[in-house]
Amino acid sequence: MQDFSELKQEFIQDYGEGYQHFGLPQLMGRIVGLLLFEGKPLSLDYITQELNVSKGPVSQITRRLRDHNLVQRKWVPGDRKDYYEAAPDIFGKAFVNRISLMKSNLALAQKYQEKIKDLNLDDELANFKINIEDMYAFYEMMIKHYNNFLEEWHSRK
Amino acid sequence: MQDFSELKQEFIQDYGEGYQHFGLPQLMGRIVGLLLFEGKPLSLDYITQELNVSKGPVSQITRRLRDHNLVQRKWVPGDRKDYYEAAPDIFGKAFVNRISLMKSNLALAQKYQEKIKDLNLDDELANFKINIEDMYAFYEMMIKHYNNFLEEWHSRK
DNA sequence: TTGAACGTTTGAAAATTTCCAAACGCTAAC
DNA sequence: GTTAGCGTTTGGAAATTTTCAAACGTTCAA
Repeated sequence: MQDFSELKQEFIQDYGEGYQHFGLPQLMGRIVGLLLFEGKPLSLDYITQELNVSKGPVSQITRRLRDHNLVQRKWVPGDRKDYYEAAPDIFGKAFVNRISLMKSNLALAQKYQEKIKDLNLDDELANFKINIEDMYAFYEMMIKHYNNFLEEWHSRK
Repeated sequence: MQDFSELKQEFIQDYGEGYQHFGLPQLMGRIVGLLLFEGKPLSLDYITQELNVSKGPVSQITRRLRDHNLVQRKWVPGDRKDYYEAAPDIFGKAFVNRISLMKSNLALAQKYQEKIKDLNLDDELANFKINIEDMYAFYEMMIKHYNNFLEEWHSRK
């Protein structure tokens, strides 16, 4: 059995790498990982020293996380510092963000579907048309299922 | 109404940016976009000149795309060149890749669930335990819905 | 055996992203 | 007002990613 601090470091690192696999900054994942591990509001200074990074990046990334509703500020009475904690239902919130990405893919398909609707369909565009219709159908169905999932998730005990 | 070449360029650009939003190389998206637009096997040289990039990156990225089953080689008799085309059901294939990413998240939750199972649950780890259990439940349910979607997608007319 | 036509690999250049240190602005306490 | 304690912004440094040009290996034709 490993000790507390090792466990924390390992989790933070794993979580950071997980974020990287999604094309997001590793530091973003490490911050979220730290917040999930501690499970209580943390000051910017604490995060800074815990992750061995300077204030600048932490400030910028916590803002980005707040913009995406994954992290929120917590007022601590009698303390001028800002405290941050993981948003309630952070996984659901992250998923909502993903849905909007999918919606922009659907919108892309829709855009080109409309563009070629009026065009003369010679052989060249015929294949493109099929692919775009496929894409549209795919994302439409996908978003439907995403919403199903979200609904079930939010209605769990 | 815009002409054929403009439409192609715009689609390729949009598709490339779409890939970027997912944290993937823009060129990867532009290659996939070109393949979807043309809807027929294209040679490496053709892709190269069409996208204005040199052979190196195109060679590397088509390999990556083949590794992920999004693109496949097509044999053209009497021609020594390699031809590439979008894989059948490319959207479904891409989605399968995403499922395996989600599975690694589930595995992460599972890993830490097991690590802390035997540990003494003082107040510190209590919050972490809740978060990890939440994470596990979330990805478990998510993967179930993802598979539902894939099943419905594959069984569509 | 040579040469030509390919795709791949590789080392370095270019571009982008990440990160830091320091300056800055704001607020609260004195 | 001044000062101290914050978070944010910013210019540039560091690191990473992307891209290119060229060398390389392979295959096929002559």
